[in-house]
This record gives sequence, C-alpha cells and structure tokens, in this order.
Amino acid sequence: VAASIADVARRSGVSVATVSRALRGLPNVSPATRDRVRVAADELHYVADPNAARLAGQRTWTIGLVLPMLSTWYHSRLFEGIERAGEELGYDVLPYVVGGRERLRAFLADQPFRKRVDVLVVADVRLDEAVLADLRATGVPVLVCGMHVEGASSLRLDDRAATAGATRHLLDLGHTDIAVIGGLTDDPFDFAVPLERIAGVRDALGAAGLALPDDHVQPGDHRPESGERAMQTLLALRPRPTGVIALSDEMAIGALHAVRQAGLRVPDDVSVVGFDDHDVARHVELTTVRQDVVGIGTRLVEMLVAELADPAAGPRHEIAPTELVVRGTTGAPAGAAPRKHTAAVAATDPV
Amino acid sequence: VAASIADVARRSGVSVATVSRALRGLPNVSPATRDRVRVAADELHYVADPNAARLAGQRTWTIGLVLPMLSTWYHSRLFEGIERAGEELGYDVLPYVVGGRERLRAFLADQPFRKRVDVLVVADVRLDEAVLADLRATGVPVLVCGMHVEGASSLRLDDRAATAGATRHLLDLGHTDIAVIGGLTDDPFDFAVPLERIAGVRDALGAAGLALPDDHVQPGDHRPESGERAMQTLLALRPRPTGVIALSDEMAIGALHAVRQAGLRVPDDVSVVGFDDHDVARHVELTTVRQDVVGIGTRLVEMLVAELADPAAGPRHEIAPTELVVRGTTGAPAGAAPRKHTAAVAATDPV
DNA sequence: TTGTATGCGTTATCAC
DNA sequence: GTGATAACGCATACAA
Repeated sequence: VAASIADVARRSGVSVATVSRALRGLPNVSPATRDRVRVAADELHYVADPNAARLAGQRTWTIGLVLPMLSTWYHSRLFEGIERAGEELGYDVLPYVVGGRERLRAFLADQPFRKRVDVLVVADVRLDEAVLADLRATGVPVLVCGMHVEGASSLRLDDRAATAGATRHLLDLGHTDIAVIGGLTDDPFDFAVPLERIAGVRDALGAAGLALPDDHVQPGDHRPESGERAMQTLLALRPRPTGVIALSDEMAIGALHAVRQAGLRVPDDVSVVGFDDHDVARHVELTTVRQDVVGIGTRLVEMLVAELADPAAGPRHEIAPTELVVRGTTGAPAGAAPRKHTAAVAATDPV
Repeated sequence: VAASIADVARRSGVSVATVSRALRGLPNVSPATRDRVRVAADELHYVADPNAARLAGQRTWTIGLVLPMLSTWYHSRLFEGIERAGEELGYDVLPYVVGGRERLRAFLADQPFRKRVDVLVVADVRLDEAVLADLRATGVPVLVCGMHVEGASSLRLDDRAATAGATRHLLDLGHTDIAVIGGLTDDPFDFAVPLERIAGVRDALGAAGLALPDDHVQPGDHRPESGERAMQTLLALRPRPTGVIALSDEMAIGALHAVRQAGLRVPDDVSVVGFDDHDVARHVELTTVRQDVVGIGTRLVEMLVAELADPAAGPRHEIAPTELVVRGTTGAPAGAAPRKHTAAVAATDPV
C-alpha cells in the first residue's frame, strides 16, 4: 500500500500542509524544512495521488485531443507533437477518437471529457457552429486544429493556397486536365478540410480558364486503398486526366499504384501530387505539399497554455506554413511543352 | 458551474447514495426511482466527476500504454487497437512515450503512472528483470507486448520463426547472400525484438549451411531514412547481398529507394522483404511479414481485463500469428535458378 | 429499497 | 514559516 501525504508529514515531523507546499515548490517554506520533507518523501517513494490533487485543485492537467482516427500518419504525428510539448508542462494527453458518425454522436451526447480535461483540442473533426456552441456550453475551452471556426482559437494551414500552389505547379508543367482525390466521403470521416483544398484547385484552374468537373473529384478517406480506387475511376475517364492531386500522401501512394498497375507511367502519363510530406514520400519520389505536423502540435500546446492563462482574451487564429516539395512524380505530360518553370522549392534531403 | 451529485439528489428527491447506485446501474434500486434519477441527471446535464469517483472508488479506469514512440505505423496502430477495445469497457488510454534513454529513465524514476492507471501495458520497451521488478514493486499490474518476460503476462509474435520463414523464402528463391536491416541501435530506441528476429534469420541460414556475417546486419531505427542508409551500406559490400530483410516496412521502403537510386533493379538485383504489412506495403508491392496489430491491441485489453479480475492467476504468455505475404519485391536473383517454390501465402487483395 | 455517515488524499484558506 | 481544517465530489459500509 502506497504512502500518503500524511505518512510523509509524520516522518518529516511537519504538517500535511507544509508537505504539500514543500513538494510543489511553493514559497514560504524554509529550505531546511523543504529538504527534510523531500528526503522523507523519497524514502517513502511518495507520489501525490493525481485524482485527489485534481479533485482538490480544480485542475485536471489533462489535454483532451479529439480526432477522427489515430493511425494515419498525420494524426499520429499530431498526437506525438502535442504529447511531447504537453508532457514538458505536466499535461497528460487523452485521445478521444470519434471517427464515424456513431462515435462522434456518442462523444457529443455523453461528453465524457467534462470534469476530465482542462481543454479540448479538436483536430479535423467537422464542427458546425451549433456543435461548437454545445461544446463551449460545457465550459471547457476548445481549440480547433485544421479549420477556421468563429468563437474558438484555431491553428490551420492555408489549405486553399496550398492546393492552389500545387495546381499551378501542374499547370506550369503543361497539364490542362487535372483531377482531385480525397473529396468528401460520407462516412466514416468528415473533415472540413477537403472543401478548402478543392476550392484551392478550383482557384488556380479558374485563373487559367479551366474548370474542375464533378467527375474529376473522387472521394477518399485517407487510406491508400481509397486512393487506389479513386485513381482507377479517374483512369477510366475519357479524356484521361494527366495531373492528379491527392489530398494526402497515403492516398497518393495508392493512386501511384493504380497508375502503374494500369500499365501507365509516372509522370509521363499521369503526374501525381500528394499532401503532408509523409515519412515515406521522399522514398517514393512523391511531389507533395509539406506541413510540419509535430510543429503544429507544439504550437497548439503553446496556444492552449495562453488561452488557459487568459481566458478573457479573444480567440486567436493562426496559419501554419506549407511548402511545395517537387520530386519525381510530377513532370510534363507526354507530348506537351511546359508553360514555364515552376517557382517551387526543390526537393532536398533532410540534413 | 456544473451540477454535482447532490444537485441530482435534491432534484429527484432521493439521497446521493441512491443517485450513485441508480446511475451506475447497481441493483437494489426500484425502477421508478432509477427513472426519476435518470431524468433529473439528464436535465441537469450531470456527469460524475471522474477524479472524485476514482478517488473514492479506488480505480482509475485508465490503461497506461508505455511505448518508445507514437508515430510509427506499428505503434499508432497498437494504440488505436487498445483505445478502441478499452473505450468499450470504459477505460481511458494514457500514453507514456519513453523513446530515448532520458525519457525512459525519467519514467522509471518518477513513476508518473502510480495511482494514475490501473494497469500498464509496456510495448516494445526493453525491460530487464530488474526494471520489471521495480515496476511491479509499485503494485501496478504490468502486461508486456512484443517480448517475453518472466513474471508478467505477455503477448508477442514468434519473431524468430517469422524471420526464419522470410529467410527461407529468400533461400528458396535461390539467394545465398542475405542481409538484415534494423539491428539494434543504441539510441533513441531500444527494442528487444531485433535480437529475436535476427536470430530467426540465423536459424534459417544456418540450416542451409550459411552464415550471417556481422557486416550483414545494419542498424535501423524504423524510420525510412535509416533503412535507406543501411541499404546504401549493404550495396557497397563486395560481394553484394542479393536478399535483404528489413525489420519493418518503413525501413524496407527506404531500402527500396536506395536500391533504385543506385541504378539497381528490384527484385532482379536485390530482393527486399519487410515486416508489418504496413498500409502502403501492398501499394509498393512489398513482400512482407504480416501481423494484425489492431488485433493484438484488442487481445491485450482482453488479457488485461482477465488479469485485473483475477490478479492471483499466474502470468499468461500468448503468441500472435504472423504470415508471409509474397509480393513483387522478392524474386530469384539474376542468374540463379530457384531451389524450389516457396509454400507461402500468396498476396491477395483485402476483400 | 433507501438514507446516513464516513473515507478517499489532496489543495487552499485561514489563523498563528 | 507553519499548522489546523474546510472543501473537493463521489462511493460505500452500515443502518433503517
């Protein structure tokens, strides 16, 4: 049976109040006393019971991370970034995986996070204003990652500009028939992000006098299989698109597979652009839009600390940078001359 | 300000004890009373304070998951599997990321999990008997994933048999010069698994009268970059190995990249086998050893529940199955006839 | 079936 | 600088 604060108090000959102060580094404790207490605590292998501390202290020291899934590259990285930054400040990170309508509904209905976390980071989960209002009504501060929402601080990419840049890269190479993989799916995931990214493609296409037909936007759920299927559909189109933008690297890899299985070459017959700069992207020579996911996690923790420190301050909205990384899966379409050279960042090996 | 159990008691005209019983589905509550309480709780949006409940109830309903990192495919999948299975039983899952000697040391020294979790699942972290004894001295039950340890229940693969099978596959194709990527690295990760897997390769090689020279075992930390570097080293060897077994798919993908960058062909010049059956393995045609990581997570939760229910029962040791999946990255070395056909499972698309 | 009373292990507010 | 002591919000023997 573990030692309690009373045991430490007895052993060091002081009161529990002093033990609490001494161990937490609060002022108004004489150095000598603090040492005695520390020694006693060590000898007894004492650690404060988090539940008791949280009950009395009114803080949970826990960050709730709401995300649609855990095992995609992007989400596991985000988790890692938040966990690392949070751990240094003494926060636990508790995942709430709400992929699929049912789990999201249950999460919103049961609100298992109440009295359980100090703050909620909602990543890539569609939150309309009503749902957000529900969340905020619980009194739990909410930060949003991946999209812009009124009434809550947010950190996101400029998704629209990012895919517009990727699209211009393809246009510059001479592509005129461009498609997108990763449009909205009904289930089990429901990001708001795809809309922005597709809008970005439309922006760039429109500026070049081109359109994005409906059949040029194929759904995908961020698993490679969905990218493969989407690409198969696109390859069956006549005329066949020569440039494809996948909204995640994982789908891009599935798409590449489909192209090669169809006996076509990359990039001669089809150019492919991904999104994320996944660990393996460099190793499959994938041109992609890079984002610093771990950095985003770190920044979210900083924002959340600021928010907790000054809840009165209004919501802050920040944009994390992206960067087009040109590798081998994009090139001029067979039989077309490039319009001009893309002013893109060249792929470089990480140092 | 949130409602407490006293508020619900007042509103439904019963005592707090009855509210507690009613809401938790305990017996000895009349249906009528239970209903009244439920209605009152709903109206007040009441949820029990987990910290108070845990303090009083002596259970944390939390599973601590100790792992070296979060963002590799394997670990994020494992987390997902445990989270999913745990959530259904009402458990939270709290990650303790101890990659790197420093974090592991701090984890062992501070023991932040004490009074915080009901059970610890230790995955792919090297635990010698002394460390394990330290952990168990805290009174927290420990399950081990990925390796066999005396004194704690464990779930693992038969790593040795798995890589032996992969090696036989290469031998059967006619390879006689075989190397391994993913041997122990000193930092920041320190699995016990590589030793077993390398032993498996040695087993199969030895049975064929072949050896595994030291320079045929290159270190790797499971990131693609390390696989690439390892393969570059192997390609510089003379004679050059024709068959390479990477101890994870992520390293295998890096290795494939190195082969192709060197102007060599796969599998004609070099055959590559991975380990895991990563989501993208199929899409890069990677021959690999498949394991069901999510299933392992689920099984771990079942084992842990059993352990908690009957702590007296001795440790149980289980083995999860693996399966060789033959795809396009393995074939006969140029200029060699296969010894015989491998009796391996053919690659099939997931249904 | 229901209510009363005590304990859970801290932190925080006071006095001293 | 230090020590009582009252919360904190719930679970649970025990009594009714």
